[in-house]
Amino acid sequence: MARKRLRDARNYSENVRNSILDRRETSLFKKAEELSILCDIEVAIIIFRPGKIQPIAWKSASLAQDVLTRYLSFIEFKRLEKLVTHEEYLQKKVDKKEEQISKLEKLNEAKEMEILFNQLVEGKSINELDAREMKGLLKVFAAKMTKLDERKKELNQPPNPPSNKENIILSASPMEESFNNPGFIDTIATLGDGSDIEPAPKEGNAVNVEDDGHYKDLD
Amino acid sequence: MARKRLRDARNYSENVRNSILDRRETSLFKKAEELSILCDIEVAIIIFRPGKIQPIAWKSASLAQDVLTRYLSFIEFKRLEKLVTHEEYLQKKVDKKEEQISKLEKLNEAKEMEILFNQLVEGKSINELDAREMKGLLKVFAAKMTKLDERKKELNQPPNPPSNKENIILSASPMEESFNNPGFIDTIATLGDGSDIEPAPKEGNAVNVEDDGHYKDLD
DNA sequence: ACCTATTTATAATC
DNA sequence: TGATTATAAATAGGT
Repeated sequence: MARKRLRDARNYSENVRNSILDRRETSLFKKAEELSILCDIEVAIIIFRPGKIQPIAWKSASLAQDVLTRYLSFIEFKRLEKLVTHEEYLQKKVDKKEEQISKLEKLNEAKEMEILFNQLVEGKSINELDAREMKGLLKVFAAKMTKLDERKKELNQPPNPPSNKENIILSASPMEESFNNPGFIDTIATLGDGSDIEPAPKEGNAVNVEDDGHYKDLD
Repeated sequence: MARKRLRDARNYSENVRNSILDRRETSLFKKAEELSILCDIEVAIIIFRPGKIQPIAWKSASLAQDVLTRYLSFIEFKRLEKLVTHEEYLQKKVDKKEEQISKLEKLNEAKEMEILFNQLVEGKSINELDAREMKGLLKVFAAKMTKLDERKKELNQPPNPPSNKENIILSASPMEESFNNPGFIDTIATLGDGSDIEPAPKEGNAVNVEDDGHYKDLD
């Protein structure tokens, strides 16, 4: 702007410093006014001089305050918006965790039923089970039967006789008679209360397997 | 600044307008930064562009907010200060009014006593008065006596005999005997309870007139 | 985005 | 203070 690029007012005496400040302040305000008029925008400038309590407000205290109030309320709005966003983020996290827990619980249930199944085929009485365990077992049965059915089909393609481990255990267990009794499945099915999350059985058979009836001629 | 003194950006298309705005904004901020560093002051600039919700805050949202918050709290401080001043102004008004009322009350009291006095000299019995009325009357007596005393002095200067209206009324009233009886004043004086705002009588005479004794030889 | 003529801002000096 | 002046910076208008 002049014979030197810049002049550090901090090195000067109070008076010189103030006169420099005044001049530059004036031109800053002039530029701000040009800007606000020629570009049709709203501008507010606040200046705090060190040591002085009273701030300088451009273009006037009331106009400046108007702009500032709007600005601060905008900031507050943004802050709240961010809070909501963060809240949503946390909720999503919670939802994910709950989903994980749900999956784990189902897994645990399946494991438990697997264990029960093993106990049954090794001699545990059917009378020692409650409704929940019965239902779980039905699922395990269905799954095992589906597997066995597939295995049987596979084995029927080549004329080699089936002799895998599962088959041997199943036929050697005390469960065999119950399993072969057609009334057994129906008995278990009537234990349900109807309000379960599992879909209601499509037919009187009560076992929710995709392909029904095949296990009857399994052996 | 350039080949024309100023350029009105409002006449240009959106793009040109924005580029002009950007350039001038940049230089405004540059000037502000120079100012704040070289003169060691705090500056905040807020710009609202028309149509845009998001304001521009210089030098940063947080720094600007800091300055703005301080500014607004300063304004609030000033507002409160003004309120206090106004409160003081109102209090002064109230004080003035109260003073006026007090004066009027005293005036009323004096009037009342004057009336009482007139009733007395026209035949009202002394026994019908209470302590307050007695005190008030004492003042009226004193004032009247002072006046009469002065009148007498005036009249004694020239040897013409006194014959003004007041004198005639006073001597023609039934109060005459009481007034001339030296024990009367003492009787009234003993009615006071001592907690009155009037100063205690300097002597046993109990009448607070500046010059005492003169009235005894008034007639 | 860059260039240049011109205006504006301002440091130094009186 | 205020005025002057030399020079730096900003910028309008064009490319």
